[in-house]
Amino acid sequence: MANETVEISDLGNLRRTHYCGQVGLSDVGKTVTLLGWVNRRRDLGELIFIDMRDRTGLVQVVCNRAASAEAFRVAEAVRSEYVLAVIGTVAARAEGQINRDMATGSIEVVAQEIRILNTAKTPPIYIRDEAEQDELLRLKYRYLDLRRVPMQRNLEFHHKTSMAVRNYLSEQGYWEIETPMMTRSTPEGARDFLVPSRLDPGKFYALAQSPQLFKQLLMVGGTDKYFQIVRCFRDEDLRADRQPEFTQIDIESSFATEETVWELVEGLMKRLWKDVMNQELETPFPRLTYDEAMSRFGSDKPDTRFGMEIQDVTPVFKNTAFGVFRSTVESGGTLRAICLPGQAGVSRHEVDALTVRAKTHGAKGLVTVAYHEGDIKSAIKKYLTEDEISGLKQAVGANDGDMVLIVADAFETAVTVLGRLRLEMANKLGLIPKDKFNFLWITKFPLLKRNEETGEWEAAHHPFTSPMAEDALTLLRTEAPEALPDDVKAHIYARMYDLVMNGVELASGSIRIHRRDLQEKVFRLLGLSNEEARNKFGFLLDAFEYGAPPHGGIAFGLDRLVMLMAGCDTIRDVIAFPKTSSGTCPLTDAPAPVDDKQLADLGLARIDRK
RNA sequence: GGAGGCGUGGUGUAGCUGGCCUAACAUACGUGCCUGUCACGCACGAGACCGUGGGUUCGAAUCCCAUCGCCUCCGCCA
Repeated sequence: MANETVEISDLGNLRRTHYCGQVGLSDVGKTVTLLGWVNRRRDLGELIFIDMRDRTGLVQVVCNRAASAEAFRVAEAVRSEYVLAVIGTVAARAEGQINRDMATGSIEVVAQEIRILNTAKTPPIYIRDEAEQDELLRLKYRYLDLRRVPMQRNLEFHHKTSMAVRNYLSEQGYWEIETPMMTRSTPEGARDFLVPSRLDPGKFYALAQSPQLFKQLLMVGGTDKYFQIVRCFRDEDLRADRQPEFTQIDIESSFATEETVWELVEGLMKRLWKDVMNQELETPFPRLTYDEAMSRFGSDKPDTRFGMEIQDVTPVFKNTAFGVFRSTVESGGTLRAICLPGQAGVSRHEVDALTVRAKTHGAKGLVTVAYHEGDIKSAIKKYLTEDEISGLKQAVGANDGDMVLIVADAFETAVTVLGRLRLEMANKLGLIPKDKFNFLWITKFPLLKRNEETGEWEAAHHPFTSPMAEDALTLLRTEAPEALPDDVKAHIYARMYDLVMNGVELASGSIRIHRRDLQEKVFRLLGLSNEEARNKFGFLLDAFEYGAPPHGGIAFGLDRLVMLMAGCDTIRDVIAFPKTSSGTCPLTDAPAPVDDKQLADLGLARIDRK
């Protein structure tokens, strides 16, 4: 409880001479002025210690009557989290009094004068402990949470990363240029946050999901090399690593090729790791095509910190007596497997649990084969020949004591199910080294992917991604791209690339389309008629007719990058004021209702949804 | 939209196979004592209608139903 009788002083013209964490042995004898918070107070009666904190750390202040009776009197009233100005002299601590766990533990500040600049109620969260706190409370009292050491560290990390990005890209000739946050809603992509127009009631701006179109127009505008650290907005459900507003490092360059973008980004990562993490990164990063990533890892963002790769075991079972395997292959499916090291001994119960996991991921079932003391344990043992048993063992590189998981299904399902089990099991078995940063490029994505719900073909990345050169030629020659058969559409590849680290998509980019004719063909491929395309993207198509240079770029999720660098489990820990997973802000209570007057000004009326 | 986990003094937890709970422990907080502490120590004290609503029961923190909030995952996120 704040003590109402405590006398609060003015800062006056006091200036800080030192930050708490930066007072050292070289300052002994000096008079210093410290400004900060009370981390902890230890009252020994006629001797009071105050650990004072600012964003640099802690320093011990000693108060006794001999040094200053007045300062001692004030120190008796001081409590945790009070804001203080302390004027004192730096003294070296006697040998037995040195605290080696404290950065400033070899000195202390003897208080000559203490001013209480403000009092504080007992905080609802522990500020000085690093222990986990209830996150809802942390968000409600974010201004207190931010005083904690880990949060200060994360914010500093975020700042240093932004600065390194700006310095590096500026040195490489990139200009930071701002683009509108309020723009027009575009049909593709995520749900938009809408902003009603007061001057033109009934019409809406959309908060930009990314500066994609504007940065392409900047290229047409001759700015050549552009970047921006920019807030983006997407109205979709949240996750530990997803917020409705988040920050991108957006980069675009004229006359870019894949190689020039990759080189730039590798240099950027090298710089970040050096400046922020103080580590050397090996470049260039490994590259993997999308198809290869899918078949080896069952994911377009593989975690390569550990093995357990997916193997094709279809050949092993080409003459199988097991009906499910046989019918799967006959209907065009495939048999894929991963090997769980040392898991042959797991219980029946755990095998059942694995099967349940496989089914929730979309598999029809899961076959396990445990290699145990020269024999095998498997529900399909009676169907297996000696050749199949040893062939499987060899194909997946299993040893005695290992357990093999097999999924029989269409390629896509088989590999994604195993890809997920691979991650889950590696996590569970502790096979993922936590100190590694494994970067890799995923390249040559399909241009289109089928929407499972509507059955329609959509852009895998966005509609402005250039197809590979040969596919572009084919498209330009095709009168009606929308009428191409599905198997042709599925095999059009894009000049697109993702930067992946430790199983997380860090950045995504592409070489863009810069010709009106090709862009129109791709729009039609996506089911947009020429008229619809003109209606929605006419300004872009027009721009392409006035000498648009070839161009391409990439965009990073900055918060996600900082999260990984700082070793955090959630993006919320590196954002000063994040939202909860239901999109609310417990601190400000946003979103909140508005007055009818405000709605009327905007030409809006409330309707009940139930 | 779906699945799972959690919700008990300021905070973190225990209790949750119903009665011993008039709710325990730690910490924080308040008061007092203490001149070398640094997670200071010691003593005393205040502080919770157990997320909310309903039900079962002689009796509910505990069992059931509903609901709200937070977290994680799936869907979704060009």
